Amino acid sequence: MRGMLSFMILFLLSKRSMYGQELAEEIGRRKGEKPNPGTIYPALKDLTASRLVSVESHGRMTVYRLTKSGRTTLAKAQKYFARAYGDILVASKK
Amino acid sequence: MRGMLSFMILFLLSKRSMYGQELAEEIGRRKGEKPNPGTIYPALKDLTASRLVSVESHGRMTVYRLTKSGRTTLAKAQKYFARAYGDILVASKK
DNA sequence: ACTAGAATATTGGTTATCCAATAAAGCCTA
DNA sequence: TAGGCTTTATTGGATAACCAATATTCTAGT
Repeated sequence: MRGMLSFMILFLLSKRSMYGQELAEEIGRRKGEKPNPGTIYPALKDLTASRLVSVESHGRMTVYRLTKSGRTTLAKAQKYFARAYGDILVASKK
Repeated sequence: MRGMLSFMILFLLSKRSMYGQELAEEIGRRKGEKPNPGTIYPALKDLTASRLVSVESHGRMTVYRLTKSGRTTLAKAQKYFARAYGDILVASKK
């Protein structure tokens, strides 16, 4: 994995498969700003190269889908981040 | 702020003021590996320069303390990260 | 006083992360 | 079939984040 962006991508794709633009918009909604193409596509390329995400072309659109390996990687990353940052975020919820 | 490490430092210092080594050990407990001096001290220096953290020397020890500005910055960062990543971590808690 | 160890700190360099600009390819409407 | 629009993608470069190695300063035990 690359970092927090890749982490978020894996999570979003675990909810449902998406087109790149859908992903970018959802990320934008969470982070407050839509990521640039030069940010999101290299991240997707990286995730695809490491077999955590698979691609399927439909005309000009590309569907990104979480692989089985991506799912287990996501689960591990979630545990890691929950241990490291879980209580920090919870502490801000009130 | 620099990144996730600075975020964690601010949070830990919001619990109580600490020496650098205490910080490093607590971070190590959370992240699984104690950060190198070349990681943590530049981060502390940066936080100090931006007045989010204050320092107080006691012999060879240095106490790092969260400033008022650091507290408000932390609160904002917590809201941001909670919005961006909150449900991702919560989803892994079960 | 000397020395061993601990805490703090800096330096130099590597990799990760991300953006701005640009390009290409497919779709739609006229 | 020409034009513009959308989506996907690449390139080049800037900055952030971090580590390994080294240096400095203070403390404590002898």
